[in-house]
Amino acid sequence: MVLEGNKRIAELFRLTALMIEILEDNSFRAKAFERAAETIEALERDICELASHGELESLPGIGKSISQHISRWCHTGVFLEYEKLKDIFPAGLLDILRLPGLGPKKVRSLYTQLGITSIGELEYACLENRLVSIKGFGPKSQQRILSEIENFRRVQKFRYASEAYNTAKEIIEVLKNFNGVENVELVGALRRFQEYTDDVDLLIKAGGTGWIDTLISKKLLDDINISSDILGTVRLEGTFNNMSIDIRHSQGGAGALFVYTGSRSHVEALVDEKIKGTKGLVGSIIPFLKNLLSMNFKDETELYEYFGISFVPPELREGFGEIEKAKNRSIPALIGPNDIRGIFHVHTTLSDGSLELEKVVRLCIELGYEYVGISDHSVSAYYAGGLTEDKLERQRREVEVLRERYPQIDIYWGIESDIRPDGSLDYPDRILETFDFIIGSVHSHLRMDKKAMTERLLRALRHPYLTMLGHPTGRLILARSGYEIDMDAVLETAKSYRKIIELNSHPYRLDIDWKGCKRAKELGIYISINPDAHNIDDFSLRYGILTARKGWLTAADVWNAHSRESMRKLMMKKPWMG
DNA sequence: GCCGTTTTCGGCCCGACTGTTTTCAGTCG
Repeated sequence: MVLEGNKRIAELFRLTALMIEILEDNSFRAKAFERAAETIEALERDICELASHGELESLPGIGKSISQHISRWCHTGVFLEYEKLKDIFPAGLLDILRLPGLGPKKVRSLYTQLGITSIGELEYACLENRLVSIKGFGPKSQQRILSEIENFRRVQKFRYASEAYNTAKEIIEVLKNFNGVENVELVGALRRFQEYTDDVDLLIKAGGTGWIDTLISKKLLDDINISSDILGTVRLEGTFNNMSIDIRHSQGGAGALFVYTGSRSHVEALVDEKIKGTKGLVGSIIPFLKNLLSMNFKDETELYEYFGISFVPPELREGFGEIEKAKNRSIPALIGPNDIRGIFHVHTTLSDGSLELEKVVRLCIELGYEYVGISDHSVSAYYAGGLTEDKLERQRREVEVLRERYPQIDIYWGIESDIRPDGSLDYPDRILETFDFIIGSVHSHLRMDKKAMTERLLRALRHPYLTMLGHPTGRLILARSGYEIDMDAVLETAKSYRKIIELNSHPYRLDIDWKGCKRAKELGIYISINPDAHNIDDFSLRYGILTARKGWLTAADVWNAHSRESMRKLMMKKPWMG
C-alpha cells in the first residue's frame, strides 16, 4: 500500500537527518530533512512522478535544495548528501543513540571530545571514568550509561516479532524454490506468537539434502553450522540479516511440526501423560518423541487426537491450561482477522497522524471496516499537536460533513485524552460530553511510583465519560518496561465501571499484553484491538489479533468485533457511563 | 534547510524532568 520509492527515500532522509545532527552543530538543518521525510511518507503519489512534473517545491518542507536531491535520486539512485555523510559517519554511533538518555547532542560530545564511535568504546570510557571529564556528564550519568549498555546487550539479540516474521517470510520464499524442497514451515516461538524472539525456527520438508548444497552455494546464510539435534534430526544453523536462523530437516509432517513448535512445557506435559498411561513406554520422553517424528499423521488435529485431546492452536501452547481445556474439547474459537468489523484509535494530521481525516475514512472503507473511531491527541499533548478547542470544533464539523459524504461507513468522533498526573482527563466536562467515545492514555510523568500511578489510572477509570483505557502499561517492547501498576486493581475497576481495555496493536507496544488479555477475559472485560494508527501502514491489526489469540480471546470478547448495527446501539447506549 | 500578515533574516511544536550545574542544556513524550 505504501509507495516503496517514497518509503526508501524517506528512510534515507531520516538517516541523513540523524547524521547531520551528530556531525554538525545545526539541528535545524537536520530537522528540515526529517520534516521532508514525513511529507514524503504521507504522499499518495510517487515522489519521482511529482519530481518529473516539477511539483516538489509545492510540498511542505521541501524547498529548492531538497527538491534537487530528490530529483537526482530519482534519476541516478544516488542521494548525495547521504552518501557524503555515510562515508565519514561511524555506524556505531547509531547504536549509542539507541541508549535511553543519550540524544544527538550528547552523542556528538562523546564523539568529538572523546573519540567514542561504538558501544564498546563507550563502555570502556565509562569504566575508565573518562566521561566525567566532559561537560554535561557526571558520575551519575556514567553509571546509568553502564547499566543501559548492559540492557542493550541483553536486548540486542532479540527482534520484534514483526521483523522476525518479515525475515522468515523472505527466507521461506527462497527456500521453497530450491530443488527437492516440498514445504517450508515456520515453527518455534514465532509460530506460537511470542512478542519478540532471538531466532527464526523453520521446518523444511525435502527429499535428500540437496537443498543444503544449494543454500551453501547461494550463500543464503552466513556462519553456517550443520549438526543433528537430540532427536537425530538434521539441523542447520546460520544467520541472515544478523538474525539467527535454525532450520530442521524432516521427512515427516505433523509430528515434527508439533515437536518443533513447542513450547517445551506444552510438549512435555502432553507426552508425560501419554507415557504414564501407556504400558511399557515408561522412561525418557526422547524415544517417544523420536517415534512421534516417524509416525504418519495426516495433520496436527489427528496428532492431538492421538493424545486424546482436541487440536490446540499454536498460540495457546504455553502451558497455561490449554491441555485441560483441550481434554474437555472446550478450546474456544479464537478471534481472527475476519471477525474484526471496525477500528478505534486513529490519529489524523490535525494532531500527529500523517493522514488527513478524509483519507483515513476512505482507507478504512477500502479495508472493509464498517466503522472507524477517530481519536486525535488532546490539548496537553503539545508535542503531538494536541487539539485545542477551536481545532476540536473544526474536526467536529468535518466529521459531520464526512458522515454525509460516506454513508457506507460509520464515523465515531472521539479523542485520546491524556490522563493527567492527578488522574483527571484533559478537557472540562462540557467538552468531554460532546465526544462519541474517549480513550484515556498516559503519555507523560511516566515515573510515578506504583501506588500513585495505579491511583491515577483508577481515577481515570471512574470518570463517567471515559470509554476505554489506552495502552494500559505504556511499555515499549525491547525498549522500555511499562510503568508499574497494580494490574488487578486496574482490571477490577475497569470491570466495575464497565470500561473497555485497549490492546494496542502496534508491534512495538502490544499493550495490554496477552497475559493481560487472558485476565481481562476471565473478568468479562471487553478488549478493543486498536491500531493507534499514525501512518498508512498502521491500519492492519495483525499483531494485535495474534496477541489477542494468544490471550484466548474470541470474537465475543472483542469490542470491535461488534457488527455495525450492534456497535451503533452500544454507542447510543454508552454502557461505560454506568 | 525551510519558511514568511514577525517576508530575504532569524526563527524553527511545548513543558517537565534530570543531572548537571549554580542558572541550564539535553532528552523525552
